[in-house]
Amino acid sequence: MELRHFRYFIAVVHELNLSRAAKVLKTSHPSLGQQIRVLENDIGVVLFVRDKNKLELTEAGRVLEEQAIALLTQLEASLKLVRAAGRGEVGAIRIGLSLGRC
Amino acid sequence: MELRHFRYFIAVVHELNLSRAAKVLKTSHPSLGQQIRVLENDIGVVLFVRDKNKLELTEAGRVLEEQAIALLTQLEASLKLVRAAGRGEVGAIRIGLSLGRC
DNA sequence: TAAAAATACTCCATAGGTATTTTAT
DNA sequence: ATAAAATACCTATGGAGTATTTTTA
Repeated sequence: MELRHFRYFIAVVHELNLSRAAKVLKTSHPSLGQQIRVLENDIGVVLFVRDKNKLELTEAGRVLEEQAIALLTQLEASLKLVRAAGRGEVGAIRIGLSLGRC
Repeated sequence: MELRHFRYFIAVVHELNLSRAAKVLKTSHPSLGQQIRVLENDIGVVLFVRDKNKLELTEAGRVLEEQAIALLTQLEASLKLVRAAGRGEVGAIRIGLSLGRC
């Protein structure tokens, strides 16, 4: 299970349409569909009901949606922190100084 | 950037030794070293000081360590939630009932 | 020397693409 | 007729392995 699967999953949830989501992600719909199935197998849960060329989120899918969004949001915040540390902005103390007279 | 990179990074931090970490992860040390560099490039930050065949965490590395652990911990919790939903344990309401008379 | 990282390749698993068919609107 | 997913098959990128060299304790 990789971040790619969550990114793909979120795009599919937003479009509820493999072809459109694939276009947004700049990939192909067969590849995207395969990765969604890989995700379902890895978690061991059905995320979409596939019926009449339509995708519908399952309850598990709805839970994953909010969790995946939270996870990727958390990731972005983490990267900001790490990059700030990389620039020498080490936590609250030095950030505090930079707002003051230093 | 994928979850693999964070899993690898944490193992390297714990061992501070590519060869041992590679053994723990059941991979090779050249592959592991390469993936750590990929991670550094993706984030745009130096995570380790490489000097005299020794690895030392940078400050950014220390921040990433705690963030990566938090992220993977959060991921595990998320998967539990999703799997519970997949089994029909839909949130607090039904869990509440299952503890009661239902 | 032993133990580690770096370097230089080679290999191959699988993510991703193309083409076509099937299904539903 | 259109639009979507499913299926089948192919391609190729990059993650991983092997072998060797370099470095350091």
